[in-house]
Amino acid sequence: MKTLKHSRQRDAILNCLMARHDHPTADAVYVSVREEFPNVSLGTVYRNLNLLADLGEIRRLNCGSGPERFDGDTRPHYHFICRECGQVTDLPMDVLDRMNTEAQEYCGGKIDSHITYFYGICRDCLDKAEKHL
Amino acid sequence: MKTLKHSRQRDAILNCLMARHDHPTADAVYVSVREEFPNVSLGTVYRNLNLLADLGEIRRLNCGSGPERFDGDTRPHYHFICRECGQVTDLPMDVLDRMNTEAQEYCGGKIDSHITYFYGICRDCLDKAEKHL
DNA sequence: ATATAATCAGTAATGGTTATCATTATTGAA
DNA sequence: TTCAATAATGATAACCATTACTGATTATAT
Repeated sequence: MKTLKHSRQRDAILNCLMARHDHPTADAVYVSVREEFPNVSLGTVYRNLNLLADLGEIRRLNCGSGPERFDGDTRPHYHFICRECGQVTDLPMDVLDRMNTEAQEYCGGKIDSHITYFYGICRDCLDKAEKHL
Repeated sequence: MKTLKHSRQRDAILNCLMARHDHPTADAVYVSVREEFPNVSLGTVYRNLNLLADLGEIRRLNCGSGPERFDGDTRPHYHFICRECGQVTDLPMDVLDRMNTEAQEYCGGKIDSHITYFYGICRDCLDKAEKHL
């Protein structure tokens, strides 16, 4: 079997994701980790992000377009994406687990989870738009 | 201004998407359209899929991983993705528009829509698994 | 018919991600 | 504390989906 070995780079990558809540892309994590490890490789960042996601310590986000994003918060929760600035924020509302059982009625198979992204315009962009009227 | 010109290739691409309900990738559409237009270009397929999506005549799907998929049914509806075989199917259940207003309470901005993907194992894959026990 | 501009096929370029490989770091046992 | 075994790294090449470019073709309005 394959045993996991400790690595300082992986720690830094995980710490980075736990510390920030803006759901960064692999490249943004790369920039961040380079402050501590100036010659970390982008491949290392990708490799560890995938490893951590497979281990269930972080989550992958596919917000509809653009590169993949990552989330250090693995508790089930919803996200809001601003059509204007593209920023991705957490929505502290309860996840509707009963949607799974409801959906299961219609599909014949077994449903264990769902992912929901909400779209619209964030507060900041609304304010900006109002100023320019 | 830019006026839209009729094109037989675009027709074929749209027809392909209206005819099938498996949410094909651009490449799958390409293969399909080649039966009628043997030397259609993949670039033409992409260009028209994007054009049709921007016009609102088809929808883009980002099902979490792998290439983008397209849907000829533009009415709001949910999708189910099988973790085993990857197939994407429609769920004929009502879309919960009130989730938007509920979510809006938590985000400060303005929410106009949401996208939900359900995950699990489809009927076919469940049956196959049962046979191999 | 002709002019104009959208569309095309073919192909090169791009961007995000993964694979390869020689070197380095971590770990458990001698 | 060494040492061997092997996981992880940095650097770079390869990969794949998608987009951009180009000169030829086709649809439409006059």
